[in-house]
Amino acid sequence: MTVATTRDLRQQNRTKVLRTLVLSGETTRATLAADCELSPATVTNVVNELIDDGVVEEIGSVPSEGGRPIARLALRAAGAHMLGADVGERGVAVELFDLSMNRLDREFREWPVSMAGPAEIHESLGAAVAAVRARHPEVEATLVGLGLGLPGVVERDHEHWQEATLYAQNLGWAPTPVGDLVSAPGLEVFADNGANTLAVAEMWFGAARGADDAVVALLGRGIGLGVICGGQLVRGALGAAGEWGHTKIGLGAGPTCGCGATGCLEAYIGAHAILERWRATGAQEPGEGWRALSALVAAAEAGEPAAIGVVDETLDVLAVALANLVNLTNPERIVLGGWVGLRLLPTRRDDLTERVRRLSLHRPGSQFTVELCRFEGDSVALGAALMPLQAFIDRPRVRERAAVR
Amino acid sequence: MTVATTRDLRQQNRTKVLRTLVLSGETTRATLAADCELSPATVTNVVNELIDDGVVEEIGSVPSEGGRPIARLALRAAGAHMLGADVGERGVAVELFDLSMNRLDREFREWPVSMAGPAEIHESLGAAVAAVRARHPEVEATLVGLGLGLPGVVERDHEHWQEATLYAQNLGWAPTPVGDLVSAPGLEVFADNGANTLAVAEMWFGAARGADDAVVALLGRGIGLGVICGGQLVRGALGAAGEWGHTKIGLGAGPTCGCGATGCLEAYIGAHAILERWRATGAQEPGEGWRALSALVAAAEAGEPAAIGVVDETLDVLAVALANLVNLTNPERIVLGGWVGLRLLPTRRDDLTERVRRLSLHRPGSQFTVELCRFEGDSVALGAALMPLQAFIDRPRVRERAAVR
DNA sequence: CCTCTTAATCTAAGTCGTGAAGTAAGGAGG
DNA sequence: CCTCCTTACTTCACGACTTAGATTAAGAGG
Repeated sequence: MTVATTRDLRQQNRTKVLRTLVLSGETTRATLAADCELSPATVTNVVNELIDDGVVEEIGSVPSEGGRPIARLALRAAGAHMLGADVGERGVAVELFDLSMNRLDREFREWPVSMAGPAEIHESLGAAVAAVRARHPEVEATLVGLGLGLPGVVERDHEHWQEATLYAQNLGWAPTPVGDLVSAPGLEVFADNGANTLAVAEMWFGAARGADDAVVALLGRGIGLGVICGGQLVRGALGAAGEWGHTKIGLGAGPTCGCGATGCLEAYIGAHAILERWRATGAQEPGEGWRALSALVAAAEAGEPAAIGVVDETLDVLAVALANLVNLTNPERIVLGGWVGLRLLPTRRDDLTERVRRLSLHRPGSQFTVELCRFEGDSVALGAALMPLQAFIDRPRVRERAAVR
Repeated sequence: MTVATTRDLRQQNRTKVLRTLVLSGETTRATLAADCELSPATVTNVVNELIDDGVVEEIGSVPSEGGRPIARLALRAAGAHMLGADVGERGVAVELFDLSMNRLDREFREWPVSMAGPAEIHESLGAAVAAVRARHPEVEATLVGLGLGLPGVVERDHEHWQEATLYAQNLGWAPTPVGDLVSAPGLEVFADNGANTLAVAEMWFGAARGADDAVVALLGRGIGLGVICGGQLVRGALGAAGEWGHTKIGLGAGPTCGCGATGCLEAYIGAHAILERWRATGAQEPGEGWRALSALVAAAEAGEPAAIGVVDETLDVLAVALANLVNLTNPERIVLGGWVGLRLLPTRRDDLTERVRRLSLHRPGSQFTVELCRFEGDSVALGAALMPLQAFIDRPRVRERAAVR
C-alpha cells in the first residue's frame, strides 16, 4: 500500500470511495466527499470511473432543500462476485456473494469420513465450488476470487496470500500448502484462519463495525480470537496471531487440555470442559454439543444450583481471560460469538461485562462495551469472501489492469 | 496520515526519505531510491529539498565502480533538536538530542520528597527543561518539541497528542492533564507511557530494530510492555494498551498484588515478589533493589539451591506469560529489558527461550528470537524524544509551514 | 585527447486534485 | 410560460507531482 506516484494516489482514492460505498451501501456524492475527505471534484471523477467500470450506479435521486436533487449512489451488486468457503468440523460450505454481500447461493458438503483430511477437503471443496459456479455461469466474468476460512493456523509471508500453508496442529494434519486444498481453475485463492475471517466479518458488517480497536472471541469446541487494532486484524509476523485457546491461565495447575498442557483457557471453557464439569456435579449424562449445552443453560435458568455453579464458573474464567485481553489491547468493543457463546451469554451479558470491568485495570476497563456476534455461526464463509472483496477494492481500475497484461 | 492531494504525496515521500535516513544514518541517493521504492529523480528532488532545509548534507563521496563517484548523504545532526524526559520513580531526567539522536546533554533532578506528585513533577521537570535550554541557547531555533515518558497510563484521543491525560493509578494520583505536568514555553509537548517510549526506542535503534512484529517487556519493580504490530506500537482505543503487569495468570489463586487482586503477573515476577520469595527461603535479609537482586543472581550462579529455585521459578512464570503473548501476537522478536531483566537474563536467555517455545503453540512458537534490550534503563528519555522526532519527520517542509502561518 | 562507465540531474510529457467558474435541475412567484 | 433562486454537480485552468529518457558530471583507462 505504498503510495509513491500520482497514479497510486488515484487508486487509493478509488479504494477509499469504494470501501465507503461497500460499508454504507448507499450514499451521495457530497456525503462521500465528506466521509473520504476528498473534494467534490475528485469524488465526481472517481465515481465516474466506478460507474464506467460497472461497479457503481445512480439509483434515482433525493429531493434537496430547494435545488437540484441529490443523486443517490449505490453499488451495482452484479459488478463483482466473490466465493467464500467455510471449511469446518462437519463439512465444507461454499457461498457465493455479490458486491453488496448478498448471499446468492450456498452449497454444503459433509465430509465423506468422520474426520476429513486434506484429500477430502480437496475433493469436497472442489466439487462444491464447481457446483456453485455451474449454477451461476453469469457471474464467471465478474468473479474476483475464492476465500477460504480454514481450521488452524494459516501461515504466509507478508503480502503473499498465495503460497500460504495450513497448520492444523490440533487435527493432527501435516502442514499443507493451501494450493493443495483446492483447485479452482481461473480463480485467485485467499486463505485465513476461520476465526480470523469471522472477526473480519464482524468488523465489516457485524457487531465490531466502526470500532477501530476490538476483540472478537469465539467460544465453541475450541476458543478462537481475532484482535483488531487500529482498524486492522492483527496477524503477527506470519499470520499465526490470535491463538487464544491455549493461553495458560492456571499456572501449572488446572485441567489438562487436548494439547497436552495444563491450565489452557480451552480446558476451562471449551464446550467439552464445560459439559464435563456439569457431568461431574452428578447431572445425568447430557451428551455433547449444542443440545447438551442448551440443557445446561436451561437448567441454570431454571435455578438448578449445580448448573448455575457451572455457568458461573465458566463466566469467571472467561472474565479473567477477557480482562487480561482488555489490559493488553485496550479495546473499544468486545464481541463474543461461537455457538457456546451465543447460547450462554445473551442472558448473562451484563453480568459478564461487570466481571470483566472488575478484573481489568480502571482505565482500559471502563472503555469497552460487550456485544454478541451479529452473525450466527455461518459467517465464516462471509468473512472468507471478504478477502477477495478486499482485493477487489484495493485493485486499480479494470481497464488499466487489462491494458497492463 | 491520509494522502489525498499531490502535495501530500510529496510530503509522504519526504517523510519516507527522512525516516530512512534517520534509521540508517548515512546512505547514497541510489540506496535511498531502492529502500524507499522511489525513482532516482524523485530522490534527487526530495534530497535537494532536505538539503535546502538544512536537514541533510553531502559528506564527500565514495568511489564508484569506474564512473562518477557516489555522493554520501548524511543527516545534518544540527538540523533539528529534540528534548526527552524520563519521569521515573526517583526523579526526572531531561535529555537533549540532535537529529542523529546523539545525546547532547542530560539533567537529572531527584524528587524533593520521596513520592512526588504532579506538583513536584511540574517543578522539577520545568526546572530541568529550563536548565538544559539555558545551557544550549543555540538549539532553540531548531527545537522541535519535548517528549515525556510518564509512569502510568497516558490517555488521549486518536491523533490528539495534546490534551492527553495521565492516569497513574498505582501511584494513587488523581487523573492529571499532561498540560499540568510541565510548562515549556514555545515547545510542543508529547507524552506517553514510559514503557511505550522505551519500546519505541528499541524499535527504532535497539534490539527490536527491523522487526515489524515484536514484543518489548520491561521487568523492574513493575512489569511493562510494548507490543509492536506491523511496525507500529499498539496503543488501543485510547492509548491504554500494553498493561501487562496485572495480567491474571494464577486464576483466583496466587500471591496478592499491590493492585489488590491475586495472581497478577507482577505479584509473581515483580522485583519485590522475587526478593520476597528469596527471603522466604531463609536467605539473610538482602534489602531491596538492584543490590539485592544482584546478590540473588550471584548466589544462583554460585550454585546456591535456594537462589536457583527462586530464579527458576521466576523464569517459569515469565515463560508462561511470554508464551501466552507469543500465541496471541505471533512476534518475530521478544525483547526483554528493565533492570531486573537485564540482571537476571543474560546468562539464562537460551533457557528462557527454550521454555517459551515449549509452552507456546508449535507455529508461533518457532518463529521468534529472544533479545535483551540494547539500552540500559535510561532509554525512556530517548524513546520519549522520538515522539517529537517522529513529528518532525512527518511534517511538511519548513518553508511551507512558515508560509502557512 | 578520446572513450567508457556510472551517478546524478534535467526536460518533456503525462497524471492528479483543487478551487473557481459554469451548468444542471428543480421549485417559487408572477 | 417565464424568470429567478437555490442547491448539486461538472468542467476547466492551474499548479504540483512523478517518470522515462536524454543529458551532464566526474572519474578511469588507453
